[in-house]
Amino acid sequence: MVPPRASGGDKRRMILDAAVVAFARRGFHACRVSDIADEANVAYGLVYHYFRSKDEILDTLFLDRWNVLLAFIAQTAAERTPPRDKLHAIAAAIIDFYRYDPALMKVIIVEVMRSANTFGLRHTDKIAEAYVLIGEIVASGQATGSFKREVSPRFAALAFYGAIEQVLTGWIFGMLPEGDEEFDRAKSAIVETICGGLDDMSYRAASVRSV
Amino acid sequence: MVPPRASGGDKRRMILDAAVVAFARRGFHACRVSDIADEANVAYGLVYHYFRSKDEILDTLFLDRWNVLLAFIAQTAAERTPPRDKLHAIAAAIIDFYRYDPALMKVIIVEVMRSANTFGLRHTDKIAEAYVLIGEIVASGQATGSFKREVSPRFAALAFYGAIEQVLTGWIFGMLPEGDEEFDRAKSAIVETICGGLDDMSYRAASVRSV
Amino acid sequence: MVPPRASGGDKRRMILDAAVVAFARRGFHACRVSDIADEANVAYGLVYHYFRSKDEILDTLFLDRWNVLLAFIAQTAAERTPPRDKLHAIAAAIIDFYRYDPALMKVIIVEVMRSANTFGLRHTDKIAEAYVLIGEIVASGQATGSFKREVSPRFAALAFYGAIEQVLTGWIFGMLPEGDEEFDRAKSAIVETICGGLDDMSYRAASVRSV
Amino acid sequence: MVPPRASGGDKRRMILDAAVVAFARRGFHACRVSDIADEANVAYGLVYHYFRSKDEILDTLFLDRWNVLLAFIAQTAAERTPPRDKLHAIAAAIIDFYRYDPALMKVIIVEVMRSANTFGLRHTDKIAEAYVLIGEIVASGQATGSFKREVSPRFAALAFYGAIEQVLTGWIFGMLPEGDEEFDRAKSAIVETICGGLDDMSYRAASVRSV
DNA sequence: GATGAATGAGATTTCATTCAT
DNA sequence: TATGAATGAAATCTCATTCAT
Repeated sequence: MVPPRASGGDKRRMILDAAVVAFARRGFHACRVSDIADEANVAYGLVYHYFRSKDEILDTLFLDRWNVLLAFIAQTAAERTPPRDKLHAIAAAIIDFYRYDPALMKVIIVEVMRSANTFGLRHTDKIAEAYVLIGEIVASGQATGSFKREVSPRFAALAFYGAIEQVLTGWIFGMLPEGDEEFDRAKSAIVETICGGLDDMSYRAASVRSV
Repeated sequence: MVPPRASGGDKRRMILDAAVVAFARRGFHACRVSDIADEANVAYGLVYHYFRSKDEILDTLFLDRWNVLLAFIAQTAAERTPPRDKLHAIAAAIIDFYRYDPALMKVIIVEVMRSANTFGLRHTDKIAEAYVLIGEIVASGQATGSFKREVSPRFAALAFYGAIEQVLTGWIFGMLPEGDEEFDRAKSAIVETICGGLDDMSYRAASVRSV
Repeated sequence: MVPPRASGGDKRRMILDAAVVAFARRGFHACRVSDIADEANVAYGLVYHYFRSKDEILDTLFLDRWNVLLAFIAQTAAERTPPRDKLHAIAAAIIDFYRYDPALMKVIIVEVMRSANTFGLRHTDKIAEAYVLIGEIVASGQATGSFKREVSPRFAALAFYGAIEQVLTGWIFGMLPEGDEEFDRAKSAIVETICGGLDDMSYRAASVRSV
Repeated sequence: MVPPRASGGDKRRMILDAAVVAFARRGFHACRVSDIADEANVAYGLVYHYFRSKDEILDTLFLDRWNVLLAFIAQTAAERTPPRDKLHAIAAAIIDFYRYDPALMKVIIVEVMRSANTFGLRHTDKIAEAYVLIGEIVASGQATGSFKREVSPRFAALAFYGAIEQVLTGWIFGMLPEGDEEFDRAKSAIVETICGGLDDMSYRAASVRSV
């Protein structure tokens, strides 16, 4: 699920990879096109041979990746597994995206998803597709009785995705410790929080029993 | 909890209010200092009389507001109420912030909190203070037994705040319908999702009982 | 009829004057905005404080001047003098424009009037106004019988203006000797050519008489 | 007198023809070398195989054509016909040039002759050759008594050529109606204006007679 | 406090030209 | 011949900030 970095030859690929590094390092705005060209060891003008603008590079980076993620979510949603497992698979996929290509994921999260004003607005629909798919998982979970109906699927999808993004943001900006263990723990924790809730079950079960 | 808009006289206040409007409309980057001055009906140079830089205006806007929020959270955390009620009070406060001053909240969310690379990094610590306070609420909930211990407080705080921010973002960018009813429903829904979880209780309670 | 060069103080005027010099020296395209700023001894950005673009500077230069010329032509046309005298006055005014401010006239002729593709198209209407006024002079000359009716006024106006412009171009590019004497001789020569024609009068008169 | 358009095979010719179309459409400056290659259905690099530079293409276009015109003028000048007929033949040739290949003539007029600053200067001598030849026609007309001596031949040549160019410019930029009739009328009108003058002959003849 | 003219660094983008195949 | 990827210089325009009044 993680594309290999170009070693040379495919200049377009090299520029894209260099852009990830450059954007991740300095941020999209502070990053000059010449930074990308330098990082790619390529002439300035070649960037404009392959891409119409700096924006288009970011768009390409985002869309290529996001489409892979969307395909994965769609496929996951279609499987015959418990909805909780589906959500776990999705959380795991997103976190693994970050684990295996943190720079790219940082760029996507920070420069596109969390910069809605600048770029996100251009991709609002594409981003919302993920919410819709996740919402459908929740809805079908409610239909089969594994999820309760108090919370609207759309809302649950936002909360679920919001929690993941926040955690990723925590890693990206060093507010949360990173590491393979942390990554795996986070996958479960997110699902446990969103699905299981913070409330203590035995306490609640007890009160239920007492009814 | 919502400060009145300046009607005139206090030029500093007028500039700040104009900045909210201008930043909300065009985004921080696309907004020129002259836009702020125009919006405030104030001479260009006066902006620099009151503020060292364009950044400082945004910082001021953010900090003034955030400190109010932090104070509220701290006060809420100190009260002798169930942790779930505390979380509800916090979610309600944030959402009401948005309800009563959507432009300012949009600026804070979009330009500061969700633009970590550019401005957020400068305020990471300030932002983290909220996470810490919320985390403490969760921790004390776990200590008293109302919250289970599977999820780390820090993590729960992120998920909680992430869900709220995501919902606000949904409103800000028109992906979610707005309205007084929606606002109130969201408050409960967030708490219900994070505390109660998506899992169906009766189902779970039943399985617990059967043990 | 010739505006004084700014000596200092009025920066807008200084920029305009510097632009004339710079455009005349290097041509509009080859002239950088920094050349203008340097020539005006003014900071780069100030040029953009007063003018929206490099184009606007040229437009301003042209329009300011052309409107003066149009006013003069209109006033001349309205006078009660023989049409031939009117044409002489107009040719004289244009040539004197060049005599007293050759750089500005060069810019107008070479960069606007003779660059129809680039700038002229934007000013086609303004330029055509002159043709119309001159055409009206010819038409009224035909009406009173001093001009013959074989040639359409519109056409005569083009020929008249074309002859003047060509002569100016000859001076501008050093294909024709310049000098006060040459200027005055040119005024008469143009009118003599267009009005009197090249044909020898005595010869023609003789043939007419013989009829 | 009009060369056939290349249909294929001769790539150099195809490029030249494509350049005419491209230059006429967008103007020399706005036209990219790639536009020419596209229009010619030829690989980008091939343009540089046949021409050293974009300038050279325009130069070639101009010189090829201008030399034909110069040859025609020289030949016409050498004939034993009245000078007025010679001028008519020249005006007719130029106008027919435009009639049969308006795009090419537009390019030559607009991009070379009327862009003296940019390209014309390189061709000043070549252009002046035409003036000289026309001037010689006028001079010989004066020598044989058909033209009066008040106007210098050089000057008359400028006026004559200026009138033609202005009329062509009128057609090129849609300020004058085009059409076979208009073209033929223009030939006579130009000669009539320049040779016969605008003054009414009978009026003048009468005044002459009265002497 | 108030004004707005003045400054100048900096980044994107374009495109003619070269070159390896 | 033919191709089109690769190069990189150059120039416009923006706008935050300063400063003189």
